[in-house]
Amino acid sequence: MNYVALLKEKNLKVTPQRLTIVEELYVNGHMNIDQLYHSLKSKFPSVSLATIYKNINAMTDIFFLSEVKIPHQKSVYELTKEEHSHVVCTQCQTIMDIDLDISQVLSDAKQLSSYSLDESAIIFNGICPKCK
Amino acid sequence: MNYVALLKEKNLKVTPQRLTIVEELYVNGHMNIDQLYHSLKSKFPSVSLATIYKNINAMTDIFFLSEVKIPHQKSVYELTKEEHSHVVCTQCQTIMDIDLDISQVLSDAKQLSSYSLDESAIIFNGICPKCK
DNA sequence: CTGACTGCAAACGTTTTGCACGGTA
DNA sequence: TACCGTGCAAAACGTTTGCAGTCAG
Repeated sequence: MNYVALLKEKNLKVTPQRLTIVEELYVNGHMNIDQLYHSLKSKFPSVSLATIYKNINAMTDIFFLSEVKIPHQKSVYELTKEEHSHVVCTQCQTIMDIDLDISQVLSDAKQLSSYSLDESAIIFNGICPKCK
Repeated sequence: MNYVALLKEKNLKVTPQRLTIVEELYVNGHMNIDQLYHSLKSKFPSVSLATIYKNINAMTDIFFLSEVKIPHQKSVYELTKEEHSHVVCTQCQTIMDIDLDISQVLSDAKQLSSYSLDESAIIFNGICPKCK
């Protein structure tokens, strides 16, 4: 796993707790603070919430992780990757990444607003196939 | 102002504080808790934060207000209207509503995800004309 | 060996709650 | 008059901070 190199590059030490957070997010895609805490707790019974927060903040500060603010729900975190959108199941909370071509809406938005836009946060709510 | 009728319809009494919150949001478009608090404070010096919260929650519960979760910023509230998108200036924090035609991205999203989607939350970050 | 990380406890900021009083309908 | 809403204070949460001990590099 080359996350190790990436962390070292940013002067973050590769501790078991930190590595596990990264692995959990790699496996699960998106997790909130509580889910991460309980996940780590099973591997490191004495882990503290403060450690979760400190790590999330440290890795978010270097843009290694990103926070996703979801309507009507707690924020989740993910490994930073190329810009993408999210769909959220309002029933089971499952979050999925999707790669949308947003060039059209983006240029519409620029024209309508006269803002120069860069970052976009696009989230759809709905029901996933399983919950239907 | 027919907000009065709308509130009564939902069994919410029209108090001066509550009405002022609605008016402030009508005038300013989007405000966070703190901005609302200080706004009301100038009109009702003894207003309490609890009153702001209770009112925001009550009016959000009946979908009269909506919370907008903005990346890297505090949430703001707005009067609920037809679905629309937001652009946010990362410099001066000005938020603007825009009406985007999202039918294309929406159908793309449905196809890519196999979710049945209804609600969308689309926020762009950038720099407004004044700040450029 | 040194600085960064962990875990604990305390501190902090934000939001909610309980209650007595006051105001809307 | 009967509730609902307000304001205050306290409580409950979620997040951050300080510190001593430990670990990665």
